[in-house]
Amino acid sequence: MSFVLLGTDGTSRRGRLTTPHGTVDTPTFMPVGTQATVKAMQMRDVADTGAEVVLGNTYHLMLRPGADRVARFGGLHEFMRWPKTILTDSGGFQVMSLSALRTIDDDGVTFKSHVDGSMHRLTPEGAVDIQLKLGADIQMQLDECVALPAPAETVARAVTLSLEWARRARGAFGAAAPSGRLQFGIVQGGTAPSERVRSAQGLVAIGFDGYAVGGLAVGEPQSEMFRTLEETLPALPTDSPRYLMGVGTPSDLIGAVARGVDMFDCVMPTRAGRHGVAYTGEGKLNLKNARFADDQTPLDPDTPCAAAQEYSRGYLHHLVRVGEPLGATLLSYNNIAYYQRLMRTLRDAIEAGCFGETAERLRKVWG
RNA sequence: GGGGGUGUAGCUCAGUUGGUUAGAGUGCCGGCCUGUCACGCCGGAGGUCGCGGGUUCGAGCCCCGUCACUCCCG
Repeated sequence: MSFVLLGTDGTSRRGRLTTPHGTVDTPTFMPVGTQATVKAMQMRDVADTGAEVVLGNTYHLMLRPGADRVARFGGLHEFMRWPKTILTDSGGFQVMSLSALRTIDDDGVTFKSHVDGSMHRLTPEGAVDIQLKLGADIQMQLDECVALPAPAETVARAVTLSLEWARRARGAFGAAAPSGRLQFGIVQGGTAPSERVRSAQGLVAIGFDGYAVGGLAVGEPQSEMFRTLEETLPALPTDSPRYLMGVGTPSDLIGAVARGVDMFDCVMPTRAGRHGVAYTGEGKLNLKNARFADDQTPLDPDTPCAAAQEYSRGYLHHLVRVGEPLGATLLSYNNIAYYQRLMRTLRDAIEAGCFGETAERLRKVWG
């Protein structure tokens, strides 16, 4: 069994996921390892934040450098020197959000590369193959994520199509994947409870190693996302990891963990870092603000990383203000470390049986 | 000393044949970022149009004077 549920506190869960490249304590947060700011850091610095798994982006990797070249390097772990677990997205979401020219049919999606304009095709089987070449420990099925709000029939069609693609992806994976590798299905359905349940039940019938909830945090209010989680998660097996894709803010993470989510990924810590924002124990700090110019105190003495402890806020303010790339790198470093610290706090609280009080305390800072 | 050019937001500059509340970029102040290969997006404050006079219903724009900077010639 790759996932062991170690305990629950109400609906929040504590578990351990085993992959070919290590074990992952859940609930966990996955920084985007193939992202520019993170690559400006040493991957061992990412490991020092406590991260046990990073996310790789299939859409970008397939366009450049290309899955075949990565494979020649021995896979993504060797290519980027990250010895721990890697989860790759299928690329479906990026095709929707980044590629202007795309046509979707029952068999897959055709899109135009934003890099050089070349045309590419992604099918459920092709996405499996690419992610196998990348050497992902955990790979995601190709799905169709619709932008919300959307008409009910559009959402329903995306659920039906994503379920069919899930079936095909599962078959292709089963035929080719080395043992130990994992594959997750993705629940769609917008904010319609019936569609979410239909999607979840369909995936469970196929049988995946884990289940993701996709298509949330796409502009709807947080309360609506939480409600959808409350309606969706009970339809998923308790002994499988549940992954909320693309989420979110510290407040989102606390609320989602409270509802039973085990895994997260988000650009928030790195993108915010690039834009001058630091996540700390006292909340979100915009280091661009003039009030930090003469601040000689560290960013956050309680976040265990060099960026948080060894540089003054005044220096970070300076780096951000003059556009020095080191500022983005250090703030991303701090933010990933803070996110890991937050998840560790939540895990410890679940284990100690005091998740409610801990979440309450954290919500005083994060809302 | 003579001739030319330029004076408009903190900075660099637009500003039509004279016509409502004088604009942009940058900087400054603040906000945003949710399955992203970065340096992005949004909002706000900020001007006695060098100064003085004149023409005109009306002047950043035309005329006179003056000051500053700048180039060329002696």
